[in-house]
Amino acid sequence: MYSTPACMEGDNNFPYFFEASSNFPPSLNHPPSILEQQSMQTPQFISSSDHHHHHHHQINDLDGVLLSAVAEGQNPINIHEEGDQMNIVSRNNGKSAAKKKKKKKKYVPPRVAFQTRSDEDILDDGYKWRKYGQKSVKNNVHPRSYYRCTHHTCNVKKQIQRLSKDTGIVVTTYEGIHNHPCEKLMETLSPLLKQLQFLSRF
DNA sequence: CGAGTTTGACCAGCGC
DNA sequence: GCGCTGGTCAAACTCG
Repeated sequence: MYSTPACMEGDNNFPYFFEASSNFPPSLNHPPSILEQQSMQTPQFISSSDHHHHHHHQINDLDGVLLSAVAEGQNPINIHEEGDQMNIVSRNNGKSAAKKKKKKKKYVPPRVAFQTRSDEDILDDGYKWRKYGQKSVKNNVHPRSYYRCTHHTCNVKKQIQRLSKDTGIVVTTYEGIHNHPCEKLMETLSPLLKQLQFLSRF
């Protein structure tokens, strides 16, 4: 089994980091660039040993902007963050030789987590979500909320939770990749596309 | 009525 | 096995 490294103890330490700008995660107020969307869908992996040399740093203190982000990688990891952080336990993509082939690990889609300082728990990322559960977690006064993407064929999930230490910070964890376009994005884009279609007749 | 939320029950994984 | 914990289900409920 994998234990929590000493560097992960204490609050606000994320096991893995990837490049993120101040307008990540995507919201309607801060739409993501294509590059950011790509990094969100296929998060860059940084080995846990690299993490020792990374320090959690606040990117911005303003309301509703990203503070930090974490992407879950290919290696099995085990995080226990005393209720402030989502637990990711033994996520193994089958590459580990140490694992017995007997036990089939069920597929766990990639996860991306980020912290934002916001008064709003649910930040508008353009997708429609249906809440399907709420749990109180250990060592955190704030409950954790579970959402699923409402699109029929899409089973992307996300969890939302506030830090117990810093109530102003919301941790959002996405699990999976949307298999459909963002409706609100299309909504705003369609007039433009129509105009382009019209112009392309000439 | 339809869509989304609330909330306790249920279940699976893990450690002892 | 047993208890704890976190994730999900689903019936009841709310709201437009």
